[in-house]
Amino acid sequence: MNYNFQEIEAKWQAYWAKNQTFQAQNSSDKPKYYVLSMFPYPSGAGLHVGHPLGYIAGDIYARYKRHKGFNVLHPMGYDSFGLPAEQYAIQTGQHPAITTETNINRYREQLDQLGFSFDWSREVRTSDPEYYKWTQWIFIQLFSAWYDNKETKAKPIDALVHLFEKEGNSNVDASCDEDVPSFDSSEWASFSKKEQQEILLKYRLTYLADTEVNWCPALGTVLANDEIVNGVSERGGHPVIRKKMTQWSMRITAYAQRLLDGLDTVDWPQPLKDSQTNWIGRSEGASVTFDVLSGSGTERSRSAEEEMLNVGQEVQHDGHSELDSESSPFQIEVFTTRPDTIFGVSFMTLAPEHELVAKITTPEQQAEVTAYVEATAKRSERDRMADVKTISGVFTGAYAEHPFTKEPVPIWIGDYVLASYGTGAVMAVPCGDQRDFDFAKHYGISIPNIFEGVDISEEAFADKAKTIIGNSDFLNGLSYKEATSKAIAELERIGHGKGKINYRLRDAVFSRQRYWGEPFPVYYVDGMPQMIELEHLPLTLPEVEKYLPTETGEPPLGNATDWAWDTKNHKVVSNKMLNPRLNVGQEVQHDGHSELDSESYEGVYPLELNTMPGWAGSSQYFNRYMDPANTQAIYSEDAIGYWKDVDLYIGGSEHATGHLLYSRFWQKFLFDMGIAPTSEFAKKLINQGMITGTSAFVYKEMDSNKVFSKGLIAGKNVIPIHADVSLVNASDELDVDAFKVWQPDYKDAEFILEDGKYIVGREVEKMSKSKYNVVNPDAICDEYGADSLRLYEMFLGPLEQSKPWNTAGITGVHSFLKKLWKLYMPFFNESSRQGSLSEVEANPTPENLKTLHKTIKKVEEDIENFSFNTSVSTFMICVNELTAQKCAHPAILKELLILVSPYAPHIAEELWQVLGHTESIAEAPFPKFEEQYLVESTKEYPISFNGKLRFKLELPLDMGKDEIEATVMAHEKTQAQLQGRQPKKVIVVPGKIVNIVG
RNA sequence: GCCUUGGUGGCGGAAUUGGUAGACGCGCUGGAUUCAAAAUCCAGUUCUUUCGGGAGUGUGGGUUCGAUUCCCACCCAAGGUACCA
Repeated sequence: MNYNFQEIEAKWQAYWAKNQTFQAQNSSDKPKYYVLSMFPYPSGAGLHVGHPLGYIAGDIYARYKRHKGFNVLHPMGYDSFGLPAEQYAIQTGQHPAITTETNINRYREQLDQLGFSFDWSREVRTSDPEYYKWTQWIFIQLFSAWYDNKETKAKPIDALVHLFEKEGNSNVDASCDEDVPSFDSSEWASFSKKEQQEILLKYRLTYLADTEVNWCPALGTVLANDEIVNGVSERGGHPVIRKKMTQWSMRITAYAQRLLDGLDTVDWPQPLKDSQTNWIGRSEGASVTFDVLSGSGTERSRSAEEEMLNVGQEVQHDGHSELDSESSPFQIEVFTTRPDTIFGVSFMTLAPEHELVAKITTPEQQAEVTAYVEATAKRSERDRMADVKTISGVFTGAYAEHPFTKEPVPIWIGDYVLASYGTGAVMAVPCGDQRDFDFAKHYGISIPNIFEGVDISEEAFADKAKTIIGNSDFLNGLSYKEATSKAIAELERIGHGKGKINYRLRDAVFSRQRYWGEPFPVYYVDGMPQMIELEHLPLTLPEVEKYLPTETGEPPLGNATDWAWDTKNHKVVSNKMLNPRLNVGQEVQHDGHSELDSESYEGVYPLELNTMPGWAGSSQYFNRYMDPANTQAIYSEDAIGYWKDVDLYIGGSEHATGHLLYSRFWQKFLFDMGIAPTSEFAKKLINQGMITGTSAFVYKEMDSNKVFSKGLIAGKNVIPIHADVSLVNASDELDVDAFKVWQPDYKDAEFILEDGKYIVGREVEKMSKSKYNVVNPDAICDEYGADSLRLYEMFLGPLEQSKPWNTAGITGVHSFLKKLWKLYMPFFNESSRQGSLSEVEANPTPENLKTLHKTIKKVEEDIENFSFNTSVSTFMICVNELTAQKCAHPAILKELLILVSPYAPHIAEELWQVLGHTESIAEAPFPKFEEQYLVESTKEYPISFNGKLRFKLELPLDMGKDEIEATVMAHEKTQAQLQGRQPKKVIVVPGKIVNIVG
C-alpha cells in the first residue's frame, strides 16, 4: 500500500468538514485558547506559497493546544473591503461585491486544500452588511464619547453635557480641539442647539474637522501617512499633495500615553514594539512662550538692519527696555526637549506656514518673506524631504524677548521647521542642536556657548549625559537633568512656560473618498452630523452607476440616486426626496423637484458621502469571531467574558503602525466603555517572515537579437529580463521553446547556449506577479500533497525570518512522510482497510522508548518556542531511528502520530485509523514526556586540554567528583607514559566536564 | 543619521546557564538495485594538507582551562524611521 496523499487528504478534509471537528463552543470545562492568524485581503491573484506560512504556524499551534486539552478558538475570515476590487470595478464596471465573492471562493478553495483546523462556522467578512453593521456601531460609540484626561479614560458624551449644564467647561480636562472657547453653565444654556453641537463635536472621540490631508489626485482619495511611501501613494505610486478638507478624524492622540504604556504588558516582538514607540514619538520637555517685541515701526526696523549688517557679532540694542513696558500683542509658543539650554537661544525659527509669520513680519522684510513662503508652498512635501541638506530661511525683521535675559531674539522662518510637529516654531540653540548650528553658521547668527568645557567651533554639542551648563545665570554648573527641572520651575514661576510632553502621533483621518468601504451611519441636519440608531443599521452601500468621484468632485457615493435618510421611516430614500432649500453644506443638484410635494422633504436629510478606511473593518474583527452570528450586539458579554482576548496572534510585521496600532486604540476605547474585558487584545504576537521568490533572468544583448546563457555574459552589454520560474528546472536550465511561446517577442531571438543548455541567472526578490517568480501552492499540493507543503514551509527556516523559496528541497520532507507511512504498514490490513494489533505482542524496546521520549521532549519544547523548523528535523531523526530499530510497536507509533499530527494532520489521521482508532486524532492527549527513558547509566566525557579534545572516557553516571578525578588522572598517567611526557593535573568542574590543566 | 534584527559549509539552516561547531534537509560524489530510468537503499561531503596535522562561526581585541555563545571596538546586510526641535 503506497502513500496516496491525494486520496488521504481529500478524505480527511471532507471528514473534518462533515463532523465539524474544529467547531469551538463558547463554554467548556477545558481552559480556553485563542489562536488567530491575520485575515487576508482576498486579492484576485490568489494565494502564493508565502501566504500560508503564518497560517500553518498558527494551525500547528492550535492543533497542539487541542492535544494539550484546551478549548481552542481558531477562526478565519476576510478583510474584504479594499482598493483593488474598486480599481477593478472602475476599469470593468464589475461590482466589487462580485469580484470579492469570486476571490473569496478561490481563497477558500486554496485554504481548504491545506487542511487548516479553522472553525469556518465563525467566518467574518468585513464587507458583509451584517458585519459592518457593528463597524458602524463602534463609530457611533466613538462619536458618543469624549476622553477625560483626569481619569485617563473615555466616557459617555452625556456625562460631559451634564457637566456643561452644571458648571461649564472650566473644570473639564479633556482631549479636544485646541480652539474650544471657555464658557460657564449659563453661557452653555444660552447657546443654540447648533452651537452646542459644534462645541460637543470638538470633544468627541471621532469628530469632523478641516484637516490638512494627503490628497492623491490620481486615486481621487485621501491617504493615511502609512499609505504613502516616499511621497507617493503606496498603491500605484501616484503623487500626493497636501490639501484641506472636512474629514472625520479619530482622536487616537488621546490614547497616546496608554498605547505606549500598554506595550510593556504584551509579549510582542521588540522591533514591532519599537516601531510603535517610534510612531507615537513621545518627547519630554517644556513649552516656552516668547513675547514678540512690539513696535515693528521704524525704530525696530533699523535694529533689524543693524542686525543684518553686524552679522556674527553680538548686537547691542538701546532702548529695548522701553519696549519691555509695552504689552506684547503676540506670543510664540515653542516646544523644546532642552529647556536646560534656554540661555543658549540666539534666534527663533518659525515654520513658513506658521500663522504669526504674516502678522509679525516688518514692512522691510515683507517682500522677501512673502517670496520665501510662496516658494516653500509650491514645493511638494516630497521635494522638501528629499532636499535636507540645503539650508534656507528668511529673517522676518521681528524680535522676541528672551524670557530670562530680556534680550531681543531675532525671529526667522525656515523650512527645516515643520508646521505639523510641536507648535511649528522652535527656539534655536545653535550650540546644542546641529540644525540650529548649521542655520546660524549659514546666516551668520551668533552661537553663544553655554556648555562648560566644550568646544563648539565646529559642531553643536548634543550629548545630554556629558552636559554641564555654564554661562546661564541660575543654571550654571548644573547637569542636563538638574538644569532641565530648574529651568521648567523658573519658567512656570514667571509664567513663560511649563513642562510638557509632546507626541508625534497625529489623530487618524477616518474618511475616504471611495466606494468600496463601510458607509458612515451619518446624515446631516443643518450641516451637523447625526447618527442613525442601532436598530436601523446596517446602512448598506448604495448602488452607483460608476465608481469614480463625481464631476463636482464628490466621493463616489455622490453618484448614488438613493442616498438620503428618511428620519420618519428610518430608511434610505431617493435623493429626490431631499429638500433642495436645506442648507446642508453639500451640493445637491436635482431636476424636477418642483413637482414634488414639499411634504416629501420633511425629515429627509443627506447622508455622508465618504466611506471608512481599510483599517475600520479590521480593528475589532478578532472580537467579533467570539460571537459572529449575534444580531443584537457586537458580541455577547458571555462570549467575550469566556474568550477574553487573543492568546496568540500571527501576522506580518507590515501592520506594525497601521492595523496593530488602530486595533489597540479601539480595544482600549471599548475597554473604557466596559464593552471589552481587556485593554490589550492580543497577549502574544508573532511576526512571520516573508517568503521571498527566487527570480530567474535571461540576458538579452543590447542592440542585437541574441540572448546569452548566464555563463557567457561577462564583458557583454546585456540587460536582464525576468523569465517565469515555472519554465526553469531545478538546475537553472531554461526551457527555451516554452519561453518563446510564453514571450512571443522572443520567438525569433537567438539563444546562445553553454554546454547545450540555457542557464538562467538567479536573484532573490519579493514574490510578485510582475517578477514572474510566484510559486503557487496548488501545483505543489498536487505533486507532493498538503502535508509535504506544510512540513516544508516550516522546515525552510525560523518562522520569524524571511527566507527564499526553493521548491527543490521539498523532496526531503516528502520522503520523510513516505518513510513514516512505511513504518505503519505492518498494521495495514488490505481487506478491512483497518489495522490489526494482534500480530504484535512484544513490549517496546528501551531503544524505541528512548527515541520516542527524546522526540516528545524536543517537539514539545520546539512548539512552545515556535521553533517549528527544528521539530521537523527531530521527526526525521525519529523515523530514521525507529526504522533502523525495526520498531513496530503500536504504543510507540501511536504517540509518534500525535506528535506529528499538528504538522501533517492528514497522514496522521489516516495512520491513526490504520492503528485501529475510529475517532479523529484531533482530541487525542499529547504524549507525556518521561525522563526515565532518557536516563543512561554511563556518560561519555570529553577530556580536554587547553580547550582541545584529548580523549573521551565513558564513565558511570553516579560517579562522584573525586572518583572521576581519580579515574581521569589514572588514564592521563597512562597516556602520558605512552607519549613519554609528564602527566597533567586533572580538574573536575562539578556537574559539567573534566579538564586537564597544564 | 537613529532604532531594531541578523552575519556559521556550495545552499536553507542546527547548536547559547560557555563544554566534541556544522544536527536535519537540499545539492554534489561513489556504490547497491535495475535491461534502463524513476523510485528506493548504503557510504562520503567545512576548508586545507607532505595524511602527522593545520585552520575555521563577518573583522580586530579581551575574559576563560575552554568562546558561534560573554565583554569592548569596528565592518557588512536586512527591516523600520527620519529636518520630531
